Amino acid sequence: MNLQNLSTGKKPTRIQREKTGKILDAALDVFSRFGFRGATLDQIADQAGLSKPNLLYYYNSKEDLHNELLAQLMDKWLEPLEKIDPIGSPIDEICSYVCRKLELARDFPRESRLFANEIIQGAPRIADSLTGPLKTLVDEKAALISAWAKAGRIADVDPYHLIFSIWSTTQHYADFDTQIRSVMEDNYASRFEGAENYLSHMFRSTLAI
Amino acid sequence: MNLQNLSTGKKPTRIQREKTGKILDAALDVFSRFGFRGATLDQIADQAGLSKPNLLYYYNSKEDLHNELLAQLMDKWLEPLEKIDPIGSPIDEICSYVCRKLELARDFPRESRLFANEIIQGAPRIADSLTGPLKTLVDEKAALISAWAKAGRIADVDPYHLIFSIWSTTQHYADFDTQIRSVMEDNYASRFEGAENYLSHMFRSTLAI
DNA sequence: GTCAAATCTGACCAAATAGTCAAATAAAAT
DNA sequence: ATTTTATTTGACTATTTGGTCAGATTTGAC
Repeated sequence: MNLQNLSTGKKPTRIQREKTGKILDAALDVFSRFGFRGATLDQIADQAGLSKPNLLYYYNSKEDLHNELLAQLMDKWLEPLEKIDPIGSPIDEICSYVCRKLELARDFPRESRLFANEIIQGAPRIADSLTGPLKTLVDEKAALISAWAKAGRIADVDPYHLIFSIWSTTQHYADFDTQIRSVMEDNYASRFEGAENYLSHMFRSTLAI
Repeated sequence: MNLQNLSTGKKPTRIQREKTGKILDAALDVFSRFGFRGATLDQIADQAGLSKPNLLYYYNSKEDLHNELLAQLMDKWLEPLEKIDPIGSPIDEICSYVCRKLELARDFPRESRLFANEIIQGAPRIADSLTGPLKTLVDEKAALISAWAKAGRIADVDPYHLIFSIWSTTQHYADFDTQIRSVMEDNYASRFEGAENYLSHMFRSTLAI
């Protein structure tokens, strides 16, 4: 964003709050469906109900807009992992983490797909976040899980691959939703209920001593 | 493809075999990295070592080329699931399936990403394959797994969610490779070895009675 | 109501893009 | 060697795309 009043430290106006909200929502929709290069500013502007120059009044470039979305996303995406509590019961903590990730996939599928698109395409715009905050947090929680394993409180599994399996199985319900709808058909409506049951069983079995 | 000799039933020429091979390889590279709309014919032609009009001599349109890749892919992608043998030992059969999928992710990451891109973006070009051959095969194998569960030979898990968890955990190593490299760093080189160990443990635990 | 700041628009530009085509060149068949 | 067929190219078109800009319009503080 590059608005005069903001860059001089003033508060955003009512219109700025309304319009940037609509823009970000439309951008999330379009970027998450087509990826960065496949999305067009015309489409985003259309969906947000503005003209393209008006959109560019709020965000100076396509890349600016995309970066804003990714920046907002990263925090929300790391939060569930942060919440794993060293004090709690290991298996419950990890299963709660699975549930939180599954809720994210259910409630924020567009965000999940935006992230997936970015990673699949080589993460050119969030490489720093991956090697920085993400890696730091994962290393920390992996150490915790290893400690639990060493103390004999959960099975001795590789914590990194455990985390990958949690990420992949939960995000799958957002990112591959189209495929799931095609395959499940009848039971599609209850997919998240079914997923919670299945994943709960799977990770409890995996971690049981 | 729309070449005169082929459409009159003749054999492909040496040049046709060579050039279409190079084109498909380049197209796989570019489509898998940028998605359909993000990929450009110029980039594909460049990478294949031809001029764009020359590329369009072999494939009449961008969509033709993309469809050809998807068509070739679908068979290879379903094969591991087809191989699950009703006669074999249930847990071994399913674990072998996991291994085969993991090998696909390791040996054909571009194909995996092409597929992922297509699904994430709503599968507009393979919707028929999903509701047709894919669903048919999944239904068949899900019934087999249910039968095994009912016979008490594996744990009573939902076969669809089991299959989803196999797809997601294995493909993750191809589709999210960038993220895995960022997070694992030191152990990145042995990621598939580690994945095989971890996933073998996870699915054996999940299915154990 | 006035005025400055904020918001919006239409017309515009340069680059990129999918696709065409007539004509030139290379291969293969005779 | 000739002729037919396959292959390649450069020059081209129409459209889409990200982005600019001067000026018009609206908003909000006073």
